[in-house]
Amino acid sequence: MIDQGSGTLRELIRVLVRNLGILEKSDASCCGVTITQCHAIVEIGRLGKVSLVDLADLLDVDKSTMSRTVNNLVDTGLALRELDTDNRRYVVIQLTDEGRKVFLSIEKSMETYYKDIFCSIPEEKRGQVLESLTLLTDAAKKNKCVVD
Amino acid sequence: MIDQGSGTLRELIRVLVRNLGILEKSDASCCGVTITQCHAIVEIGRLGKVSLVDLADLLDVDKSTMSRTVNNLVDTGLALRELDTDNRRYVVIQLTDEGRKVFLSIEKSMETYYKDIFCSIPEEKRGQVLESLTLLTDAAKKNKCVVD
DNA sequence: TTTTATAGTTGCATATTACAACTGTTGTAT
DNA sequence: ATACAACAGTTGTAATATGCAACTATAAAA
Repeated sequence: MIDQGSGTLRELIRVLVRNLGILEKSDASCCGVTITQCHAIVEIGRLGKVSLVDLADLLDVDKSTMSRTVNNLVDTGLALRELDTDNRRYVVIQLTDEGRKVFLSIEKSMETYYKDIFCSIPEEKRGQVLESLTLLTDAAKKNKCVVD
Repeated sequence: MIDQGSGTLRELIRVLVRNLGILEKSDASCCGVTITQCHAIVEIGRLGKVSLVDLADLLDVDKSTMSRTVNNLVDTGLALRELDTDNRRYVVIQLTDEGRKVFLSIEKSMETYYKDIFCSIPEEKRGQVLESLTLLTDAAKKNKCVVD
């Protein structure tokens, strides 16, 4: 039955997301930063330099929220905010040395965590799991949740 | 390479969780309730009756937070809070008729959404996707993220 | 019967968030 | 060339969410 399958899908995703949510909390609490800050650090760290609206778009928050989050990072010495000399409407946001340390620490623990997870999956199933996640993501992109 | 596989795994989950996060927002915004309230409604609706700490445990929030969230639901006429006559330390939380309507509306839109997703997955891959999510959840349960 | 454990609420402080109004900068059109 | 529109970013304001600690009340254990 399709119904049964989609119900199972929903439950599996529920449980998975809950687990990952908990992971997210413990992950952020490690380095003395909030979850929001943690996300921002990872994005900035990956990009090197980024503007405020781009960062806001990436994290799917309002630019005002982003502006304040960056404030926090700057105040705690983890990020740098400078005016873009080429286009003075923009700011250039990047990590400080201290911020890069936190970034690398987060990346490292995430890497270890996912490596452990990956190794816990039976070897012959690993390819299938990756393929399935891709299929799922593609399917999710095709369907927007319509609410009335 | 194992490294490459686990890196891919991490990215796939990142994207998937982001998509689902967006879904969650739009889902909650439909019925005039916040995301937190939405989660609470679904849990209460599924259980029928539930105590405050049980609900707090399920949603992984502090009991004080839960208490206030229930307050909101009671104030907006979606939930009922009564003293448990058997054990007067407990409260019995359940949905009102109005709350049940909202619950069913959420359930319905979620059901439709996941059915659509499920149908977007090639038929011969559906079983594999479900199995993979189970494998992934099991693997995630075995590994707690250790932070230093 | 006294002590301990548990369920729940409230005070307090803080974080997160969006919207709207604002400043300043760049690009466009007449 | 100048006026206007579009865009990046900040700040005021308000709502929501959140956890910790202190508190009350109830039940269980000693």
